[in-house]
Amino acid sequence: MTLSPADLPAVRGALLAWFDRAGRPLPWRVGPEGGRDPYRVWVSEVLLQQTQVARGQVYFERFMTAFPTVQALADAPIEAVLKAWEGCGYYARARNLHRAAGVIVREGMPTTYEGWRALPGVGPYTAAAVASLACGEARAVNDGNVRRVLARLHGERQPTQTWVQARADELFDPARPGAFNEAVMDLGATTCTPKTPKCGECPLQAWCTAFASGYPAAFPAPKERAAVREIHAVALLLGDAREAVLERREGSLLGGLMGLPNEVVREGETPEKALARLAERLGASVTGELGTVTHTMTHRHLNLTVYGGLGGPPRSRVSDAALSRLDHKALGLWERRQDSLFAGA
DNA sequence: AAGGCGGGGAA
DNA sequence: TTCCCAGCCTT
Repeated sequence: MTLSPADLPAVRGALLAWFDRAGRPLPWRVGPEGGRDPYRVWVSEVLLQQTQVARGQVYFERFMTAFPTVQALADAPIEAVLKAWEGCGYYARARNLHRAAGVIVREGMPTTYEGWRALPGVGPYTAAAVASLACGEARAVNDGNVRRVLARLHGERQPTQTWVQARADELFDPARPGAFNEAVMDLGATTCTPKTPKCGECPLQAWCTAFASGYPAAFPAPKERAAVREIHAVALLLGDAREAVLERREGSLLGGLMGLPNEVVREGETPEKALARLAERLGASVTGELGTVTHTMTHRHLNLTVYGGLGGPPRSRVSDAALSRLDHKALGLWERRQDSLFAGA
């Protein structure tokens, strides 16, 4: 039983009626439908890239308090932007947001899909979302929610991006671009959930091929995922949990954040060798091992052994720096060291 | 087209 | 544990 083109108007109507009744009141949904505040919508969409709404909401409030306007964001130092983003992950988003704010201040707020798409950190999804929600442009978004809702509705186990976009476009309501996009995403996030969809509450149940199959959660099929690589590294804590030597991380991995000086233990190398290299680079001496912390980051599993030491470059205040969770764990070893000394006394 | 890029929630 | 999250950028 496949969905007929003749059913599309009824499905569209049921979806929008459900949204008008059960849509979520989110903090960036302010202003008229199709005419929302572009700055708030843009920030929220970037924040929500690969980040669940409940989590994104916390960072949204924090971010808007720190940078209430695009001018404030453009004027802020990148360190302050990363500090507001601390712990949220995918830090290139914060760096791009800051860069794009500079462009907007110089050239004005974009008013079209193409205009948004030209900004750093704004891809097809985000451009379509902001253009529809804030500019009223007729663009159907294509994200993880849309993919899952449409795969189930049509009973497609292996939906390609092209296929999803075509299905979204044909179901789209050009009369209510923003509402339609929010409706599909709300349905995917609250009802048509990945593991245990609440089909009993779904306004599209009557047309849903996956529901009819009896196994809605089997659509779409799980994606193949890359293996997690194991990485060993050593770090030096020169100072204490409050003030320590910190280095700015370069490159794509946690780029822009501060962290304890560290060296990766290379293939066929002993940790001692890597530690010696690290100490020499810093002009520091090692006093002892504080412990090991582990950190998993989707694609790699990091084992970081932390040592205490003396000397090295000037220390800086930890609370002023933007650190990854990994470095917060490493600094936590200092407190545990104090505890064990106290317990043994 | 494929792989890198954080961190956490849900089941 | 496994899978996924209002994806984007680089190769």
